[in-house]
Parts: sequence; C-alpha cells; structure tokens
Amino acid sequence: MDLKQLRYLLALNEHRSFVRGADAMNITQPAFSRSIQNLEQELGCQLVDRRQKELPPTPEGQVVLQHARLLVQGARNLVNEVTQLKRLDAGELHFGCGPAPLQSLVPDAVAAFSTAHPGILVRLQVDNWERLGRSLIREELEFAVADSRHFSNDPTFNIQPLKRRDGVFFCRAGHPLLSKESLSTNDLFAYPLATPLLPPATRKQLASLSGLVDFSSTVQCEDQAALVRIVRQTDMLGIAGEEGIREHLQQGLLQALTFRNMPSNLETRGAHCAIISRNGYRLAPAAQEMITTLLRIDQTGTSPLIG
DNA sequence: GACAAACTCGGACCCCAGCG
DNA sequence: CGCTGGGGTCCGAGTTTGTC
Repeated sequence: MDLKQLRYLLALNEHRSFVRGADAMNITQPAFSRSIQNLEQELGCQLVDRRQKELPPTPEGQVVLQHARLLVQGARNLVNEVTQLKRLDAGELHFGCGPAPLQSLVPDAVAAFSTAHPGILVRLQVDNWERLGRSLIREELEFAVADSRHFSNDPTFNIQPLKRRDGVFFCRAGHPLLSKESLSTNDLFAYPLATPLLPPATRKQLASLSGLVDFSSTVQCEDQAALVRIVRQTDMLGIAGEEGIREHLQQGLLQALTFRNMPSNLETRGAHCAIISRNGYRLAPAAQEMITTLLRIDQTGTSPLIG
C-alpha cells in the first residue's frame, strides 16, 4: 500500500467516477482502475460498490478513506514542516477564520505574512465555527481564528485569546434616530435589528432590556458586507465590529449609535476572537510565524504595511 | 426495442528503476 | 548488462444508461 493508491481512492470518492478520478490524478482510467484494484486486493476486500452508479464506498472503503485522509494530509504536513524548517520560503499554510476576524485582523496579517514570505502558499478557509472545528480535527487546517466561546469547553482545542473587540450599534446616514439628542435602549427596540448570529448570553441581555421573553434579530447574517448593505437601505439598526464598518463611518455613510443606559458588559459579536489550534499538536513553522504576525497586529491594532 | 454514449475492466505492450 | 516488477498507455470487449 502506498500514498499514491490512497490519493487515488480519495479522488475516486470525490469524483465518484473512474474516468473523472483518473483525470484529476492526471493518469489514464485503466491505470487508475488497476491501482484501486491492487489496493482492494492487498486489503482483501472491496472498497467501492461498483454495482451502484454513484460508486459509494463499502463499509471497509469508508474505514480506508478515513485513514487515507489522515495519512495523505499527514504526508503533506510532514513535507511542509521539513521544508519550512530549513527556511520559510516554500510550502503551504492552511488556516481558517470566522466572519468577524475577516474584517481586518486576518487580511492584514495575511498581507504582512505574504510580503515577508512570498514563497509560501497561503490557503484561507472562511467558514462557520462548526466547519472550522471539523477541519481542525481532520488536520486540514493548522489553526483557526474564530469566536472562542464555541471551543472553550472542548479539551481537543488550545485557545489563545486575542484582544477584545467590542461591537458597535450603527444605522444609515439620515436615520430618524440621529435627530434625537440622546438615545435610550427604548429607541433601540423601536427599530428592527440586523446582526450576526448573536450568542445566547447577548440575546438574554437584550431580552431583559426589551422586556421580552426571548430576543431575536429581524435579520441574521454572518456576512458583514451584506449586513452593511441591508442597514444602509433600511431603517434597521445593525451590530458589527467597529473595524468592519470604520470606512463607512469615516465616509459618513453609516453612523455609530450610543445608548445612554446600555449595559457596558453587553457582549457583541467579535468580542471573543481567539486563535484556536489542536491541543498536543506541534504547529508547522509557517503556522507559528503567521500566529506571531496575527498577535503582533492584534496588539498594535494596525497592519505593519499600513501603520 | 434499437442505438449511441459513457463507463469499467482486462490484455498486450512499453518504460524505468532496482538489483544481482 | 540483463532480469524483474511496478506502473504507465493503448485498445477493445462487455455493461449500463439515456434517448428516440
């Protein structure tokens, strides 16, 4: 058994066709087919159900696929790590981030990292926390920058907190609320809210402020750019990280809102960003360097390129 | 039902690295 | 240098599927 056979099996599983799998591996279909057969012969069992058009993996095939993913990824990591031990000028870095840190911290860090190490291919997976967690466990990502509250009770993960980033309430320019001299939380609840998915604790706080049993935003959207567009065209009030809407505030397209009786401990999205990695797993040199860059930018608040 | 297209598989053959 | 084995290509046969 060798890694090539396992790569072919993964390609077959992905493309569900011997022809397309062979194409993806840049070999002819008979060679591809024979390689799968050899693997089956070596393991003494069928790995693919050829009677079905979809070519699903057999139960044995599923087990082999599970190990194949880890072995192929492990081999890739090994090459990466050895290459990067010599010098940080080759190999790949795979990491992930949630929507909130994507607003400025992560792009700034990637820009600084890629300028310093142009030979390293950076692959960034932007996803929700569940999928990021799964990718971390499968060793597809070195680390992720995400909301730590989703990972804090899981011993699988190591959490390195980043600076607190409080969210702000905002509205469009010319919003009726802007004509008032002072705003209270009653004004906040007079308009629908557009927010990212709010943590239960925040919803609870908003519910108690509004006097409702449960609080739910009118629009929930993880894409901050979309959220801003929605707020700019309506009388809705939005919540977002200040960094993400800074340009709109500077251009006068959006206005930040302060409510005089708003509790100072209201937890808004983005406040608990952290670097999440696997416990007991040594990071590749490129990953360590990217984390150092992230922490540096997080502390100074500006990108070395810009600031 | 006939036909064409797509797919999988096996046989024949070639190339190349490793070994004695 | 010749043998051997692994992995590749080319070609054709058999099967399945979709279309008319």
